[in-house]
Amino acid sequence: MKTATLKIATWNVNSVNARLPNVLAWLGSAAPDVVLLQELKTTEDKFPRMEFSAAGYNAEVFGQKAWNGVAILAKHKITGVQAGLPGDKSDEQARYIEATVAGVRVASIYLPNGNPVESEKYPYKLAWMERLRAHAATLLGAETPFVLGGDYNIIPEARDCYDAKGWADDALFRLESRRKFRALLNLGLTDALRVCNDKAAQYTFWDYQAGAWPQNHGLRIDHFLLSPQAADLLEDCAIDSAPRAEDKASDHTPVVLTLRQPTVLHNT
DNA sequence: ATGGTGGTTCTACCA
Repeated sequence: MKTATLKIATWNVNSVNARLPNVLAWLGSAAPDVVLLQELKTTEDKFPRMEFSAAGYNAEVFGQKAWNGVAILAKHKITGVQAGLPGDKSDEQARYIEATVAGVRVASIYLPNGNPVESEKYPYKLAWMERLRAHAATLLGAETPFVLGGDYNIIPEARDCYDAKGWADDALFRLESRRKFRALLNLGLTDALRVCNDKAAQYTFWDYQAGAWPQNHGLRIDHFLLSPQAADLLEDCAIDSAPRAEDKASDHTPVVLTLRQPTVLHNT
């Protein structure tokens, strides 16, 4: 008997409206059950809800004019939606949405970039990461499967960057930033890609500039972090780089996580 | 190469 699986994708689309044909085409071929979107660059009222509905997906959206914006698409019912990362009521940036789908708590994360490091953006990034750590610690208390997926704007290790020396002082790769990411792992979360693929140069982002894509000058900055209960369900995690080669591509490409369906306890 | 590209919005800002 084949075990039922849940296929969850994360994709920073760099404007959901500009990218709609690419996203719909990929949904049709890859057929994920759940999709975590980042960088919608639009408000909820301008989100292409009808088009996703026609493709078979429900949507929960936390949008913002021009920048940021995150969403959760799912073929299943989406419940218990929480928009915004707890810990700072003054934070107006739409970078976090969390909900329950098919028995799994999922979050779509658009972690701040943090550059330039001399600006107020860098301490905002570090503080946001501390809030994420605190919230993940709270979620762990439930001892249930959860998946934190998205654009973390963090290069975890040198092998995740085409030019580690050149990126040493960037907000995506500074030791201080990576220590904050390491703190998430130290809670007991699992970087799903690295369970399934130990090779260097497994990239999820290639800049539009300077021929980064044709030269494979990429970064691995889009990640799935799993709770122990979700890690126990892990079947596969892989980067699908094909969408990056398409016309009008996002600068990020999807990462796809496959979990065995959580066991539903019932009387026999 | 103090460049390069692309999205939002309309003049820079963000990545």
